Amino acid sequence: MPQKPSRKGRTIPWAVRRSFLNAARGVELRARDVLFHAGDAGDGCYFVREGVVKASVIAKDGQERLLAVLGPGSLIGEMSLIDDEPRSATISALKPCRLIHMNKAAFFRLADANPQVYREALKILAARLRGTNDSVVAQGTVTVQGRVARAFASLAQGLGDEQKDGRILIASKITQNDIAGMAGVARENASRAINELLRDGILSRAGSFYMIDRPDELHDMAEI
Amino acid sequence: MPQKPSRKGRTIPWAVRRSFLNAARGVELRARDVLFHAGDAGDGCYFVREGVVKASVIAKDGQERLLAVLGPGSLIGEMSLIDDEPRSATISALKPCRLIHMNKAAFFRLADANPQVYREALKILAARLRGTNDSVVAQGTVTVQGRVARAFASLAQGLGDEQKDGRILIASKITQNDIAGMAGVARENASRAINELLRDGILSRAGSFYMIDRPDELHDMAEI
DNA sequence: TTCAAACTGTCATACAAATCACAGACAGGG
DNA sequence: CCCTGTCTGTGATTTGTATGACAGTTTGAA
Repeated sequence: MPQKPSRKGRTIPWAVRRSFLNAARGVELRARDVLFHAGDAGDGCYFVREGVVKASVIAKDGQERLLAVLGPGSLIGEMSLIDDEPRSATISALKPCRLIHMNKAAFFRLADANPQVYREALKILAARLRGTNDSVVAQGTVTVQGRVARAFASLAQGLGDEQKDGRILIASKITQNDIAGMAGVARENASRAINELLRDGILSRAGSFYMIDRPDELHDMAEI
Repeated sequence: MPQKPSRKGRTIPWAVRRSFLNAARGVELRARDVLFHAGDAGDGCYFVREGVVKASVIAKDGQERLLAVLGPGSLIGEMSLIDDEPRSATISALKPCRLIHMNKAAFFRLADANPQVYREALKILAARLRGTNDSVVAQGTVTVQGRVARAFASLAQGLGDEQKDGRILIASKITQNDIAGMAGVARENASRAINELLRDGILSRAGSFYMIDRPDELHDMAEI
């Protein structure tokens, strides 16, 4: 049971989680597999049990914008479930994943029987909305350096692993391209900004993983 | 009853609307009055019956980012109602307004008794989320010209008045500063972009109101 | 182990947009 | 009516970021 509550916005509550386990079927993905593409029809949502996926969209000019990187505990694709519109992003696996799928009918049956589920669903959407609102504001005002900091902050939230000393380890292979895609900047500029962060001691790199050494300063830079 | 359904995302459904009328109290605003500030605590939400309000945030550098302009039929402040977090934006009246206020307890009482309300609330949030997601993507890729076009498109959706000939009248006084704030660009550049649109015949100005003459082209430019 | 492919760091250059600096138009209060 | 404050248009200049072009580095597949 319990399952210690993790950083705000990262995981869905235990009540909803347990319901999923009962009324759903499993899905497995290998690294690089695509769960669905933006524009697909889709009536179900997924819960990430294990692994890491990314949500991205391809702008008409071919550029990939990375919207989020999501680890265990995340809920995916709930919007199409709610409004029957097409998938708004492409979801693909960064590592092998185990997901749980729940279709629309099952979700609403569950929720109607237990309004708590509706409340939790509303909270999840509200949290996402606050996040994207912040993004909109940040993108308009903040510089490349800040946007890159923001990308790291959101990675940390999505799949960071807090150490005993307060530092946060991002234990997934993340490339400069990924960061650039999240920050909405050119890869070369992301490179410069990352080096700046490394030099300032806010960030460090261990192999191909990043470690956030000073989360507070990172947040300050991101102007969140 | 009926009330013809208007442009997608603009109004909330009749079922929810009627419930509001029963379980809520009225609020009046004069032009420029502030309903609440970003950061305020707030447990209730509002429904716009009459008038026009704007939702904005002030970035730490003092710049105002205009998130949306909302007319009759819009729901405001529902996020704090759901998650008890502070208001995420400042709401102020652009014209005299009549609003309806519903507090948290009343909302959940209503919704628990009638799950349809939860479903509609989810739809509203999902629609907002799709909108802000688009914004995030657009801001990363599109040029000033496109962002300004986007601002007009969203104004049209929020308070446009479709004419018989297909053109859309925005019957509120909108300044270049407002547009610049929505597009996230400097006022001077918004000015240039607007003139471009006027020159191309996509937009025209009648007094201090704008008329969108070619909505389709506007949408194309906005890359939505 | 070797080799190709992907990733990273850093140039120099080009360009879009912000900023600065006004002047003219307009509106609304006194 | 005038006169102040807000709104608009437009130039000249500066600045931040994207782009292109590579060389060095890592990774992982054969």
